[in-house]
Amino acid sequence: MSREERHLRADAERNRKRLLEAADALFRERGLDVGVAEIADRAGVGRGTLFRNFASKEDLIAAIVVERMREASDRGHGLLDAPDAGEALFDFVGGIVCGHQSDRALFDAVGDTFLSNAEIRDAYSELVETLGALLRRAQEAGVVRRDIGPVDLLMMIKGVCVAAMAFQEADGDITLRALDLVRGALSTAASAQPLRGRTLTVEDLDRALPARDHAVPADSGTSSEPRAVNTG
Amino acid sequence: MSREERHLRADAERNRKRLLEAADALFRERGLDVGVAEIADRAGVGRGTLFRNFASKEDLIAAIVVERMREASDRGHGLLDAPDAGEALFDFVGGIVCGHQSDRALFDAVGDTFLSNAEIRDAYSELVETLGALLRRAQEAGVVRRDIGPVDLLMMIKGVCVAAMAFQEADGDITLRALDLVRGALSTAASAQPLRGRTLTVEDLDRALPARDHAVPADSGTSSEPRAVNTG
DNA sequence: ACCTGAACACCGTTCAAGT
DNA sequence: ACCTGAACACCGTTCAAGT
Repeated sequence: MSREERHLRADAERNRKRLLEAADALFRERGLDVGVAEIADRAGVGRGTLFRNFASKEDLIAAIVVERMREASDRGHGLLDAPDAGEALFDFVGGIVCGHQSDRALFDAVGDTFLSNAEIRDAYSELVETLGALLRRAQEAGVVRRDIGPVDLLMMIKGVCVAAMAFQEADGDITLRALDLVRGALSTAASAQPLRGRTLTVEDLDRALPARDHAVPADSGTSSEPRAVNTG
Repeated sequence: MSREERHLRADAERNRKRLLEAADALFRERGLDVGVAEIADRAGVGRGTLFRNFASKEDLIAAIVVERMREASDRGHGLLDAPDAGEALFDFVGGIVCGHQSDRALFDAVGDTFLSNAEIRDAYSELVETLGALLRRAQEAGVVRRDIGPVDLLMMIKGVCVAAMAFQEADGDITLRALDLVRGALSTAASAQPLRGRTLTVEDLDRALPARDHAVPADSGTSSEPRAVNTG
């Protein structure tokens, strides 16, 4: 029952991969409102196959978003031994923001609703930890104020992504400017006045957003087989 | 032809008002995905009447968003003669953020797509001007860094709204904390390093987001009467 | 064990008929 | 001049039939 190693038939495996590629390409080009019919067509499979692999269109989107988050975490790990702790942190942050700008799927999906998906939450937790490690290094190097945590920073990053997306047509440099504002907000110089509230932990988020996974209806055991296995 | 004083029949006027009220209430309670059928039912009119007053569901949402923006501008004007320029500015900003949190319609609508609506853009321009006046006062009082403009600030506010909406369930104080971070970012102390790029003006935004109003199809002149007049 | 496409449900929008 | 609700179009999802 390990959720990683359930092996599919060869053609099924290939169909799943094709669906992800097709959806990824179409979402990037035209946003999240491309129809499932077109995605299935581009993948060369029937509509039903899409829903056999992903319980809903939302789950398909989630699978792609999880992939992006994992990639971001990996990049973050690679920056942990960079010589300049401050630059490493802001390189990482800049990369996340740029990724959102070129990928509407990732951008559109980062809303409240999607955090209820269990896999996204796992990937998000991982991202918070990675960012926390980079942040701590920058704080120990004395370039970032010490009274903030990774969730505070993600909060501001998310804001920058939204703003940059809205205004990037008006001025391509707007993202750099927004990042500079964040950088200023994080600087030790800005910490003259203390912040209200406290920094949130991953556990806080888990507690606030109860997983809806175990809430399966009682009759679901009667079906011979689960439909959307969501491996990988 | 003045777009304000086209007078409707008494029952039509009343229906329009009822539709706005019904939509407003339902959007607040359950978000923007409530159906038009339910809105029309609650307003006590047929579905067709909704589309006679508003060309599309999106236009109905836009009408409500415009109302909110106008209200915010009015509040801002009222703060222009407050004794403490810094407090006035941050009161105003805090009010905008809180409004977004209690009104999902307003929140959800503040995306790139909606700025293409002509009325929303007018209201937005007005908001930028009001915020600019409050900002200038705070800058002259020496409490806010001088190298930013109202669009920069709106950019950060929008970010705070998104973040606050996402995390408010985890911690009710998160909004206060986010506002403190913005306050820190705007402080003269944070301006040690200069910002890249330049501050955007309303004209920049207008240029970047071409209005789609005059792009009516050629055959639209044949209809005896425009359908959605969108007065008010 | 998996694939397929016709059929279903849902929702925004239109329009012929009514007053 | 405006209202109405049946009808249409579109899209996510399901399922009986196929291999």
